[in-house]
Amino acid sequence: MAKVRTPRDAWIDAALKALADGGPEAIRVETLAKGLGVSKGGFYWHFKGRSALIEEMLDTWERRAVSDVIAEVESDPGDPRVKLRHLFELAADAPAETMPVELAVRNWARRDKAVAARLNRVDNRRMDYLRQLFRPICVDDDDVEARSILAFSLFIGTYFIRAEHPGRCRSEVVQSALEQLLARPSPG
Amino acid sequence: MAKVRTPRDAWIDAALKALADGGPEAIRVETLAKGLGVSKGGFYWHFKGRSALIEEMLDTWERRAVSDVIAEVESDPGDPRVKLRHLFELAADAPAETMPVELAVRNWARRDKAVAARLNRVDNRRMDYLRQLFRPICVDDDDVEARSILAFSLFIGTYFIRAEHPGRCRSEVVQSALEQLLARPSPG
DNA sequence: CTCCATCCATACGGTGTCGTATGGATAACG
DNA sequence: CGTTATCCATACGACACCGTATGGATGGAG
Repeated sequence: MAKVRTPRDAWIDAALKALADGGPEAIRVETLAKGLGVSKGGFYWHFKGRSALIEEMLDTWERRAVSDVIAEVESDPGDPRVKLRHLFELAADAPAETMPVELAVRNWARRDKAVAARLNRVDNRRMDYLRQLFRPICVDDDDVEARSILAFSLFIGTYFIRAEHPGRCRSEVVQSALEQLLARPSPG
Repeated sequence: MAKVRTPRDAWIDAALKALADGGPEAIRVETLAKGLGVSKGGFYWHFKGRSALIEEMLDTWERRAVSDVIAEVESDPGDPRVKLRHLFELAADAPAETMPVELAVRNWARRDKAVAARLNRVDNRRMDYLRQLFRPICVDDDDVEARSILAFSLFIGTYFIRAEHPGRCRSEVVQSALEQLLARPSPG
């Protein structure tokens, strides 16, 4: 076995970086090669073509997207409220490259059916986890569903909404919003 | 004055459509021309180049983005709760082409400073309007800010989150979530 | 009918990209 | 040292796109 010089994973990571920085159209074989300091010669040895790279890239994204965070939160037991706060903390200081990739995928899914199917699977798993956490502190299933989608939306909105909050910073507002979602159900 | 055959606005509308369908990279002079059934000859008479078209396109987007909806909601007076429900109804059955443009801009803003600045202005105006509507039904300014960002996030999340809701449809869940945001402040 | 503003077709050069083909280069292994 | 698996450089043809240049075409104003 000869040593791998720039292995498959290097191309895939570079593709994820390009996706995060410039969207799917920015995933270009020759540009990636230049970024890796090689020519595209080796690329076509590893992959059948650009589409194959993109498929594999999405495979690895889908694999990483959910499992890690949920595992981390579930690692230490506690109140659902504690876990939900932990979840948002983890999201807040996640590795700087994970969110841009996710947001790019999320936008991409609007026009690509295959990407949409992947995101669907990921989002369903996340919603399931949110439901599981919210159920103990909700009055009924409608309440569970409403708070889950509100929490998920808050998480996404944080990155897609650009607005100032006079006298506050975004993270303070998000935290205060989360606390509202964790409040005891009001008698209504 | 000779009659205009394919005026500036035709190019700008085509650019908006392309943006909605395929992101900013899909705004291509020759493709737009083909879509309009002409060659690019006339394009360079109207515009200095591709960048000039994009600037003008963003100008018209920014102009249309806020004013119309707020004006519509404010046209008939009523309870803030009524207006907020009205706002979400309008968003739900907006012209099919407006949301994709908005979402594309929102994603674009993540990597383009100039686009980010435009979106910033738009989002600030929207948040101001939301604050104005929420203030009468909130206990304090933190509450106003939290509910406003939750409502805005819910609006955005509806389009970026792909998940099923067992036994429900998305619009039901959104409506129920909105009602939670409109509920009387809980004693906490 | 003529003129002129307005808009368009066509051709061109330049660039960036994909995918293919072909012949190396490099390192482990026997 | 020689073989082999692994990876890379280079050159090529094809295409899509940008922007420019140039010579029309079209239709209202006078």
